This record gives sequence, structure tokens and C-alpha cells, in this order.
Amino acid sequence: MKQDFFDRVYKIVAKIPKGKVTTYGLIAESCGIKSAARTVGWALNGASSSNLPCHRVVNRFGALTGKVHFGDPKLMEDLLRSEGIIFDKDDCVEMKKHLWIPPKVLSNKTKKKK
DNA sequence: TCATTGACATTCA
DNA sequence: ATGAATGCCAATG
Repeated sequence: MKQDFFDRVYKIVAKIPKGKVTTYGLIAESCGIKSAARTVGWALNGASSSNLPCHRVVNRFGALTGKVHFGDPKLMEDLLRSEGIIFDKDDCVEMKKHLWIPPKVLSNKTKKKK
């Protein structure tokens, strides 16, 4: 099924540790496609009905771009705050402290030496 | 069926 | 440095 890509995204998102956040680009990269961050968003679009912690997925700015798709934007912030995520004045997550990078990406980067 | 959009990111001009 | 354009995959109009 075409959901193969979705399945990868789901696995990555499901692996996000509590109190951590990741970006669409990293997820896409961990899936093997670094430029398909948009598609990752689509996957999460369907994930909104799943048990996946899509609220831990943010854009590269650390902003909760998809908060509206949760049904309650402030709920997303509340969830992240409950997990120990810190927001700065720009409504962006403290990437420096909470950014989680999928191990697969680390290995891939190390190998490619880009 | 074809074209456009969509919770993004990267690169060229 | 800022702005516009492109790439990726899938879904919807």
C-alpha cells in the first residue's frame, strides 16, 4: 500500500521520547526522504486520529504549525508544557533543549559525511 | 484524469 | 541578506 511512507512516519513519531520534539524535516530524513517534509505533514494529518504524539512534531522553527489540526491549538501547547517542553516568547519550542533527532538520521549523516 | 494544495525544507537568484 | 522557486508524496477538487 502507498501507506508505506506513512508507516515510516508513524514509527518515527511514535519513537519520540516524552519531553522531546522533532521536526518534519528530520522525520522525512529518517524515512529516507529529506525533502519530503511536506508529505510528513500529510502523514500526521491522518495521524491526528491516531495515538501518535503529533504534538511533539514541529517545524524547523519549533513552532506548532499543525496545532489547528488538533482541534484545540492551546491544547497542543498544554500537552507539550505537561511533558516539560519549554516555549519561548515566540511560541516556539526550545529546540536547543528538546530537539530529538531520530538515531537513523544520525547514522545516515555520519555515513554520508555531508 | 489533470491540476492544485498541504501541519515543510532547501536552494537558487 | 532577502525573496522566489522547486522538491518530495499523497489526497482532494
